[in-house]
Amino acid sequence: MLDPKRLRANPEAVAQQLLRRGFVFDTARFVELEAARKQLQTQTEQLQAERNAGSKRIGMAKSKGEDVSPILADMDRIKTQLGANEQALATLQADFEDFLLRIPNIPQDGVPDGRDENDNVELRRWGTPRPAAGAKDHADLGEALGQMDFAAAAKLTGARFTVLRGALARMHRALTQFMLDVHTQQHGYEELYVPYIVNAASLRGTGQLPKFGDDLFALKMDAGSDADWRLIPTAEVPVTNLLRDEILAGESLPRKWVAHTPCFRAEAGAAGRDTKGMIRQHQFEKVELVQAVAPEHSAAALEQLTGHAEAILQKLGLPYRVMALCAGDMGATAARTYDIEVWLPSQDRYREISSCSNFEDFQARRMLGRYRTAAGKIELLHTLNGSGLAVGRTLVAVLENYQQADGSIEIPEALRPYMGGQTSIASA
RNA sequence: GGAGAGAUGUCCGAGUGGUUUAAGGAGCACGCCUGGAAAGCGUGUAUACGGGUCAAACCGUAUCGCGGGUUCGAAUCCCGCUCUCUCCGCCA
Repeated sequence: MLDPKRLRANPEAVAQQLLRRGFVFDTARFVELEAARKQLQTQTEQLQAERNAGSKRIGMAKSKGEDVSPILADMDRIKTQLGANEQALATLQADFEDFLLRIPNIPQDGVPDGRDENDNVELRRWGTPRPAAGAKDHADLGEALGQMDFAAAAKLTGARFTVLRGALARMHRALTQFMLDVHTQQHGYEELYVPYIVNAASLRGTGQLPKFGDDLFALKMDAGSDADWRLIPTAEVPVTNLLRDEILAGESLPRKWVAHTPCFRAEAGAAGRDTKGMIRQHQFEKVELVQAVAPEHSAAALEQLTGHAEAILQKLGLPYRVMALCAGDMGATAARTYDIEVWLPSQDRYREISSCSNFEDFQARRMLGRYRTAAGKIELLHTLNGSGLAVGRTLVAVLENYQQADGSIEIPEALRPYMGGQTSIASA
C-alpha cells in the first residue's frame, strides 16, 4: 500500500510514477473519495465527541439526583445522526481501502523504463554457457533415466505435476539441504519452518489479495466455517507476515530468515507456456530468503540478498545472468526487482530461477510491520525477499548443464556431500 | 470431535452499566538524593486513524481476543466467532 499522505499531497505525481509500470491511477476518483472521507470522518468524530460529552453529563447529573430529560432529548438527535454517519463512513472506508490496496508500488528511480520482459536490462553474467548443440532437455534426460515421471503424476493428480524417483528425488532433496546450509551457515539467515496454509489477512499483507486471488489454491472449508484459507504460493507469505502487527526493536535489525516450503500456484498452467517438463508446475519447492531492514538499508540489502542467491548458482557451477526488471515487468508489490536467470542449453537461453525484490514499506504498511528507532520513534520496516533458489528449476538446470553424452548426469561437486559422495547419476 | 475454564496495557493483575481519564504492583526511562551505588522519593511510560505544525507541542476519535447487538452511556449485559489452557476421544 502506498502512503496515503503522499497520495493526498501530490496525486498527480504519484499517477505519473505509476504510469511507468502501465498502471492508470484514477486521480479523479481518489480526490473524490478522499474529499468525501475527510468530510464524513471529521463530522462523525465530532458527533462521537458530542455523544461522549453528553453521556458523561448524564452520569454526573444522575449522581447529583438532577433531572436528565433535557439532555436525553438532545442525545436522541445526536444518536440518530451518528448512526447514519457511522454506517456511511464504514462503507466509504471499506471502499477506499479496497481502492488503495489495489494500487501497485511505485518503481524506484533507477528502475529501467519499459513495458515487458523485452525491456529488462542485463546487469552481469557469470560462467560460460554450454552450447545448445546436442543438448537434451531435462524432461527427456529424466525420463530416459527412469527417474522423472510426468505420466505417473498426471494419473495421481493431473497436468503440471511431477514424480521423481531414486537418485533424482535424492538430488532434489540434496539441493534443498545444500541451499539451506549455505544461507544459514555462510549468509547469516535464521532457518524457519512455517505453515503452508495461510489466512486471508496474511495474503493481504504481502499483496496477493485482494487483486491476485486467482493465482491461489483455496481450501474448501466445512459448511458454517468462515475461515478463508489458501495454500501458499511462496514462503514469502508466511515468513513476511511474521512482522504483521509487530514492533521490532531497532537493535534486532536486520532480520534475515530462510525457509524451505512447497509453493502452490493455480494459474501456473493457464498461460500455455512451458507445457513440457517441470519448469512450470502447480507445486514446486523453493528456498526463500526474506529480510526486514531499516529503510535506509534496504537498497544495499537487495544487492546483498541477490548476491546470496547468486552464490548458490556459483557453488553449483551453473552459468547465469542478472536482469534488472523494467517498470512494466515488475510484480505489483515491488519497488525494484532483479531476476536471476540460469542457462538452459536445451532452450539455448537463460530462464528465471530467482526473483529478488525490495518492497520498501509497501508490504510493511499493509501489515503494520514496524520497528522502534534508537530515538524511540516507530517507523515502518522495509521488506525484501528472493528465491535462493527455486529448487525444481535448479534441478532442471543441473540436469541440463551437467548432462553427459551417454545420458548420465554428473553431480556438481558441492552437492556430492549431500548425496553420500555419489558423483554421477546413470540409469539403473 | 465432546465437556469445562479463560483472553484486560511491556508483564502480573483489579474491575458485574456512569467521577475508569482502565485501580494496584512489577519492569523500563528520566530526575532528586549519594563520593558512587542500592534503597527511598518524584515524574513519565500503548497503538491506529484524523485534525494541527516546517517539525513538535497539542486536540479529537477508535481500540480491554474478533465481529455484531442492547443502552443516552459497555472492559462490564446479550448473540456469534477465533484462539489458549485442562480433561476425554482420535491421531503422526
